[in-house]
Amino acid sequence: MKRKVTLKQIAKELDVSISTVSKSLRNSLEIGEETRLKVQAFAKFYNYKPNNIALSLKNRKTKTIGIIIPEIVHHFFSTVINGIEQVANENGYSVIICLSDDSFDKEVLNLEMLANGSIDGFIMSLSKETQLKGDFHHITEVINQGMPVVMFDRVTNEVYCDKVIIDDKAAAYEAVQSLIDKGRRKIALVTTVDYVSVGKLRTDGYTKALLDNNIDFDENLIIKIEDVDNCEIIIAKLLEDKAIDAVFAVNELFAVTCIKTANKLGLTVPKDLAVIAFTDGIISKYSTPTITTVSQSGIKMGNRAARILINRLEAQEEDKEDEEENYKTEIIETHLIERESTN
Amino acid sequence: MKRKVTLKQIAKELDVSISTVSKSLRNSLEIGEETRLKVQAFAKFYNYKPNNIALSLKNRKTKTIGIIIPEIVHHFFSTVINGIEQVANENGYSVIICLSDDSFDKEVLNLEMLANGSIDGFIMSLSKETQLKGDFHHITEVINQGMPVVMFDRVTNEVYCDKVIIDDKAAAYEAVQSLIDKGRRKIALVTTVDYVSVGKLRTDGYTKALLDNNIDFDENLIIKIEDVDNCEIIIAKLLEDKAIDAVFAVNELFAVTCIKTANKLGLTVPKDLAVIAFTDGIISKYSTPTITTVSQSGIKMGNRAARILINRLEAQEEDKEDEEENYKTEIIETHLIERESTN
DNA sequence: TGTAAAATTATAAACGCTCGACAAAAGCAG
DNA sequence: CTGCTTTTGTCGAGCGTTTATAATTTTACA
Repeated sequence: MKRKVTLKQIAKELDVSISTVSKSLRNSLEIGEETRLKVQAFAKFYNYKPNNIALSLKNRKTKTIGIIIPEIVHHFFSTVINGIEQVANENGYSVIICLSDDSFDKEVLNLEMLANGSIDGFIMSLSKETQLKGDFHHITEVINQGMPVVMFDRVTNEVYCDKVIIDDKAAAYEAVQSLIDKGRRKIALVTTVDYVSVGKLRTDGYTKALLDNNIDFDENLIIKIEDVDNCEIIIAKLLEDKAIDAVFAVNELFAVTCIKTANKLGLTVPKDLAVIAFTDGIISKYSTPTITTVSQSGIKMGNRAARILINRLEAQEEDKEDEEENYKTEIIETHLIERESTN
Repeated sequence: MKRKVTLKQIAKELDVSISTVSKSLRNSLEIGEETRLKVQAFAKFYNYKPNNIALSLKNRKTKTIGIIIPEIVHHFFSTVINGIEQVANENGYSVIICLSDDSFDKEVLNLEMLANGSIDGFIMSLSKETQLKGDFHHITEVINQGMPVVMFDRVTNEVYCDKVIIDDKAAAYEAVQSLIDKGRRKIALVTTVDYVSVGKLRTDGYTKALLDNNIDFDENLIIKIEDVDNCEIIIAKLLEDKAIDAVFAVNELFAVTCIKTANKLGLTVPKDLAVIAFTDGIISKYSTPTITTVSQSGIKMGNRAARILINRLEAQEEDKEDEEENYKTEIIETHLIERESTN
């Protein structure tokens, strides 16, 4: 077992100083050609690679991006990671990922752990608990320490930083409008609990679309689901009692559950019931019938978030303490992907 | 903006030496109580937290696990990550994730990048290209440098290290046997190209089950799919020409495509065609009909892999250069989850 | 041949932290 | 008051780099 070789070892072996070795490897002209080549050959032979940790300490930057998300077994979030990783990789950054499991405490812990030098900046999406609590001091704190943070999807406007989101309200509006255009009038909304920011916004879009079309807004047509696994009964109740002709679901799982429940009740999708869902996950494409969705491009979102963060990091580097800030919120465009569940 | 405070700053502020501060914070008895408390109070006030990078450099370990996987937008892999993260977190480790995109070169690059001090050990699953190429020198090299590697799922026995896998052959056997038990005789296999290790093993299990039951093995019933997106034609051909009564698919996507294709051809699942898939992903649970699967618990796999790696890291710590090795390969048990696609 | 200039290499500090070795001060016995 | 032990604190090396500065050697030219 040959352990990794260090500058020091090379120096000793070649009987020169450490700095000579260092400079030779960086091809400094300060070092005579003979020595330079000798050192380079030796280093190559022993497969010398500088130690990242030492470099990080010296340069005071790690070339690593910290990602904190609620969960990873989740099509949208993993897609965003994919998008982040692409851009990060292209720019020589690594990503270190922490999961909050939608817990406030874990989010805080992860944030603190990474903030102590492990990374150069954060990309994060808030945990449910954090959104419920409305406590963001852990985030403002790291920002105050000069660490850039980019939030995506589940954001809050109580924190000043760059953000990447989709226009949830407009997208929901568009989706509902498309249902109305197809002649549906009794449209239910199947959403999450209110404190999740995106859920709230999508509800707003839904409501607005109804009002703009002079359709009575009936609060009973909105159901808020806390736990996907036990929502069939509630959905069944909705379908049976309310004689609705369309469902707008804020995610795939809700949508597919609606379809299944409808089938059980003898309803045909899309004939009796049209269904649109948010999130362009994999289920929509493969369910029967396939589901019309509002696409949120996770890849694009990840790309943008990473781009913004890296730009800020590089800017920081140049004009040191310029501190212009001027945070921006980027909106990723969405579009409706028409599939079988709306005819 | 208050930058993070260091020992040095505290020392200067309090007019004591750096080591006094360091020792005070670690509650060393070498330092008198008065000073100790004073320093601790001051540090607390300024929210001092030791710099991870400096600690890593000093201790020559990072408390970070490197994960290299082919893709992340993939139910199984993200589940494994989840499993790894759980155990890692409980033991004070972070995870840094790199994606190989099934490319050999990216795998090598990622490996080299992380191996230079960024992490203490690897958990990885081979890229398709690596398996095709059969070149594993990049992996043996990091192992030789004393860095523990745990491979999972897509492994190779050309590398000596710990491994966590499922018994793909046995699991496939069991699945096919269950089809046979239900009276199906003409069972097709929808699989990937051969060089993916798990694909090969699952084929072996399929073949063996047929032979053990004296069912003629017909090579034409095996179709190898390279690209999920364009496989419908091939599958349609299989269903039309061969009059099969069951399909064993090596993943969900193949399975759900089979079902959809069958429906289009007027076949009913499970009546006319029984379907079993490998992988307990999310589609199987939500497709119509729901799909019987061979569950591979990604969580468990991740848990085990992390456990093994961490054990090795801690052992390494204790008896330094014991080098006993005795690598083990752990098998994660699978079981059949019966759903609607097999009656 | 002497010496300034140029070329080459070495020294040391710094990044932030830990820890063994050592020093200063204080306490105490003889 | 001397000498020894304790208590309390400081020094300095080291982890692996980079880089400014210092030191040395070569070269070149008067």
